[in-house]
Amino acid sequence: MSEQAQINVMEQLVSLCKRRGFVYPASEIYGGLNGFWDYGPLGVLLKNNIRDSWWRSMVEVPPIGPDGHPVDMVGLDSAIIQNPKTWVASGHVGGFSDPMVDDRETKQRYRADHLVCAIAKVKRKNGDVQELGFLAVLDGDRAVNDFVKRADKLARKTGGGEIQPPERSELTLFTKLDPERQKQVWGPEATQAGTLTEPRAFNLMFQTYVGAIQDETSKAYLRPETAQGQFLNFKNIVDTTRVKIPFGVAQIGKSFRNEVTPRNFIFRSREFEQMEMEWFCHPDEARKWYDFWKEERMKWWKSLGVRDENLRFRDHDADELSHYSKMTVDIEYKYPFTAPDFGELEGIAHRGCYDLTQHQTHSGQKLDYFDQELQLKLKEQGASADEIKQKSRYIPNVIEPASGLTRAVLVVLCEAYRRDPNRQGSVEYLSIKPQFAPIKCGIFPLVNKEGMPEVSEKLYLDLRKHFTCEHDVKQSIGKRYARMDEIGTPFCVTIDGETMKDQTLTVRERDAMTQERVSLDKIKGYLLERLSAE
RNA sequence: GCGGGUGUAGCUCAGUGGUAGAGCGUCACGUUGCCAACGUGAAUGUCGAGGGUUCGACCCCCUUCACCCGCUCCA
Repeated sequence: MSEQAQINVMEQLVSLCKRRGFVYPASEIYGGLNGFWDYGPLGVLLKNNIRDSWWRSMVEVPPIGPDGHPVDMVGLDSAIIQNPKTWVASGHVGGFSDPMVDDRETKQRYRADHLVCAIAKVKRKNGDVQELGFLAVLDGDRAVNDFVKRADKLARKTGGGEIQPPERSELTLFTKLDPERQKQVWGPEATQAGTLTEPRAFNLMFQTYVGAIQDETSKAYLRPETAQGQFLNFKNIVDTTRVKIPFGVAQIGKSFRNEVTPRNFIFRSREFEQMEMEWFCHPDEARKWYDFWKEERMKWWKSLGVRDENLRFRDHDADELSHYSKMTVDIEYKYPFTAPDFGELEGIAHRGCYDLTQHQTHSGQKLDYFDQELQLKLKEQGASADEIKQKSRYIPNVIEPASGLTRAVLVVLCEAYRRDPNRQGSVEYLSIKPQFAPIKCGIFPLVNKEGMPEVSEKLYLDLRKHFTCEHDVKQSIGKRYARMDEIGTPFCVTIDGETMKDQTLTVRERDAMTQERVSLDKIKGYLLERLSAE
């Protein structure tokens, strides 16, 4: 498909989502709000179906581990607002709440308090000392060296000469300069002066205040990820449940990030829903479990009905790893807006012992784990008392598969969207896997008379107890089929003249539009079976 | 955050400095015999928002917001 056609797919999908009640712009009557979306009547059904599938595959029926037994997994629903120290320990505050400056020319972003400046002075060949301007370099041991190099480069362009190195103490923090001076500074890589913005607070966390008094001491944050909830409750879970290493804690919930540029429909929004699992294991086994979850997670995405060719793994390079991660792989999807490229879908990170260690340090609470099984094993192996004591108590490593529920909704919609101008009835339809379809079955009388609506309503009253159904007696049968196709309803059953004679009805399948006669007393079982098909 | 584009009915989109339009969709009634059938009728818009110019602005100007595209960002 051409790039243009790909873009159109997104436009058509967004339009369908609005028209049929999947996704609306949030607070639309007030002009909307950048980065926020509401899930409509069908959207919330779809989202819940995907959410339930994840929860079931993680918590209720977790996968079989390498030892042939189901892995140990528990669920959690932690608070969105936690003690703000949480985010200091996690590394989300600190580096990211400091003022930043952008270089408009080079597009580089610097921490304002990491830039040091001084006036570059050059002694020309004729002995004159000239000022070249305020130069900024990154602070550090090499700051003076860097400054001289930078000044020298500049001096050459303007006739050369000998740079007069500044004293270390002459280097002034960018943040200490008055705003007028800041405007005259040359950025570390800029080819002209005055391309740096004024320092701006740059923190992707939403802030709020707990309690009625709004001051520094009451400041709190909306969580930028659910994962910290698992770490905060690690001790609670170990103490109050019977889980043993290795085990996982799974959580689904909203997270908030004040993204610089929300973009691409619900792909990057400021309020979103995450599905994260923290797998706690012995450091020696972390790599094994990393590989295990990598495969398991890919299987789950495929179970949503996503085609193989639209999914792939991508290992992170060392230089793009997060501050906490030793190893990360992304599961990527070929979105219509990234195609032919792929875009991020889920990250599986080897976080080492970073998080628990951080929280242990900041909270002063012990967050290590006493491994009784390992202790016994070491004893059997004849290890020394010291070795046993030292080895059987450790801070677990963590493998984290983290995915976006709202992103999963987008993927299922992209994957299901079909447009076929030659199709009879609905040109557009959603080929959603039955398990995830918002409405499972449409129930219609062929015509709204001769006892048919009475029979269809009776059937509806029975079937709706088992799965989501819609009963519709109005308008032509073709129109009712088309409407169901457009929202991805996999089956429609129709009561016709024959039903009145022989108690059979037709079942119409969405994708192939084929029809089959099934007897009225078998229809429930028939549908339940086809709806649960893998 | 920077640059470009768009904004008119639920959706897709025409339109003119002088009282707002189409197709589709929605609803009602009639009709109906398996794929958006047909007939009749109906509802719906502060023309994204705010300000300005003008006798008069959906149209021209300014500001702002939202969406799309390209950079940037995405711990």
